[in-house]
Amino acid sequence: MSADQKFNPIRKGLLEFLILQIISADKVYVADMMKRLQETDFATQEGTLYPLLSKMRREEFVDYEWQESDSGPPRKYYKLTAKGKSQLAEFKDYWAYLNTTINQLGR
Amino acid sequence: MSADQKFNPIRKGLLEFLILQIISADKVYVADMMKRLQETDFATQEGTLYPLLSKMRREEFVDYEWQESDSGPPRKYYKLTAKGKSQLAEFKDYWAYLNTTINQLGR
DNA sequence: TTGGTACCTTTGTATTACAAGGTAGCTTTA
DNA sequence: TAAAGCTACCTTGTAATACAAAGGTACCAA
Repeated sequence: MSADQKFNPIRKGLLEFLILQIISADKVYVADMMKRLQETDFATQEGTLYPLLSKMRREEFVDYEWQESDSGPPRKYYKLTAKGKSQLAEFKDYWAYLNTTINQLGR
Repeated sequence: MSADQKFNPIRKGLLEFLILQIISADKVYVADMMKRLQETDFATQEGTLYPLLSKMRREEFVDYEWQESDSGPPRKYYKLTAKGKSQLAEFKDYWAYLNTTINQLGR
């Protein structure tokens, strides 16, 4: 899919939920997240991710553990908290609701 | 569905496409649009809609015809242009793509 | 002439992503 | 053992832009 600027406003704000979704699937650190996002239309930068993750931690949606690496400095591996899981569930509900709304308006 | 501020950022940018969707279904003027949106989580104000419609007209996604009313001043009834129809089609594709992306990231 | 409907513009706010710059730990190599 | 290079962490400032709120004009009917 093209990195079409046309849909920028829609992408906005969605990133946070994609992060929740990614973390729910795997234990990952920032470089992993970026790699996964790179495969999608949501490729992003460190400077975007770090502040976002800090915010999400302050809000207690995610937590992390330090974990050593074979080659290089230790990494922060993120995981969802209980609150993060229910946030993700809410998001999925809302997403389903959006689908309904869009379909309804089209007739 | 709640008017939950949590999802504000997601709603943002989506409005334009909902408008396209509404216009694609019916010939409507602004008050009609507002009524339809009121049934959803996208209830909005005149002050939001008019500038948006002006922009969409400049971009040639919509056009309008004046039509007299039984009671009151004439109304602008909007319809999609060819360009607007293909814009809506693109949006639907993109939306489908978003669904795919979200599902993919969740495992 | 009053009240209601319909149109439109201007201004301000808030959000968000990115770019750029900065610190520090670990490994490799000279 | 020093230094060079890589990896990983993080912060600050900027620009874009969408939306909402408020204010304003004009037409029509009673």
